[in-house]
Amino acid sequence: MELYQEHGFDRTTTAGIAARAGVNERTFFRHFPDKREVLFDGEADLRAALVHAVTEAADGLQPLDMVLAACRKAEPLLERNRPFAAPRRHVIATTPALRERDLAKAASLSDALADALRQRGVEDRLAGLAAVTGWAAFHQAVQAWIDDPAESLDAHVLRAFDALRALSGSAAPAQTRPED
Amino acid sequence: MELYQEHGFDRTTTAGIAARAGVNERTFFRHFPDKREVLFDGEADLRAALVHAVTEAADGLQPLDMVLAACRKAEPLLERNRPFAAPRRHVIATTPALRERDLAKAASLSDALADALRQRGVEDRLAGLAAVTGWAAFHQAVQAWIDDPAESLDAHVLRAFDALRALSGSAAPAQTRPED
DNA sequence: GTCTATAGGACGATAGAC
DNA sequence: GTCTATCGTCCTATAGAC
Repeated sequence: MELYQEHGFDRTTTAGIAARAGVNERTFFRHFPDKREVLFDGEADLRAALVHAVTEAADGLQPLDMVLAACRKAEPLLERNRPFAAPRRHVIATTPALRERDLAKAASLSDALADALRQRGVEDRLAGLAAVTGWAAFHQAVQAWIDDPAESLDAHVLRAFDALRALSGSAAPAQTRPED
Repeated sequence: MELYQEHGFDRTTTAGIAARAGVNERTFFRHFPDKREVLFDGEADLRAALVHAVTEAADGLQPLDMVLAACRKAEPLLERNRPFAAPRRHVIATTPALRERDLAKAASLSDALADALRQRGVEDRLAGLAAVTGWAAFHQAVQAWIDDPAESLDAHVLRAFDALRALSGSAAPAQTRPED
């Protein structure tokens, strides 16, 4: 993170990282499959937590509410890494290669959520949409929470999911859709 | 595409592509910024078409319906590249590096959609959610259309957006949300 | 003896500088 | 179109832990 912030990601070499860490350049690649992965270490934990929460969600919940319930349990996990969240976000946002990796992580997490929903009996394609939209809302909430730490993550999450509901709630139902 | 299908993306070298095309290796990089970009040429056209369609969408439509209206106009564009769609999808799906690029393109397209919605007066965060969820539905529809060409893309699109509505339609409203 | 970690040489491929 | 920095893989060698 120090080097990425000092020179930017692209101008930081793996040799430089290894030197700063006092190890051989190839040792770096033993710990991380590539130069980007360094910034995505906690992702597996978050995924596991969310998937587990969906698995354990109360019976009878609608798909989106299962995702919501899972998201509401993520706060402690994110709280731990909070000091690094803002600079990390900044490097990712300003580096296309990192943005790509970030999106890939998001997609794989959302796929995992969808699978968890299917396990709970949610219909195939509905599960995919619920996972993607729920994740989008959660992501927006986390972003807002990083920018505005005054409010709890939970409050941000609830607001984002409300916006999600408003989105289709206000949309015209299928029978009266325009241009049909 | 020939080389990517024969040997897979990773085992295809830029030197090999250039040789097959009968040009110098550096010439390849004059036409494409990198090895992956070859497969994402049409993306700019699709983005322009969707953004334009949102800009021209009828007044008074809800955000998601603006996106829906835009998606319904994309069929001719996709029809042109249809012969390559299935093999292209296959290479992308089986190559992590290409999957990352694909997701990046999707994200940038969805960002463009969100901006277009904001131009039409949709509130900031609502625009972001509408774009992401609408795009997810469209993407699912295109996928289904590639796999099952019997039906029109339009039919697939309408079905996917209906699923989207069902998603939040069936979800418990905020006031009665469980665990509050 | 096996497991795990570091070191480091050699090298093919991508992509930037010029 | 030449030259080359850098990434990332393959390989073998060394050493501590259990």
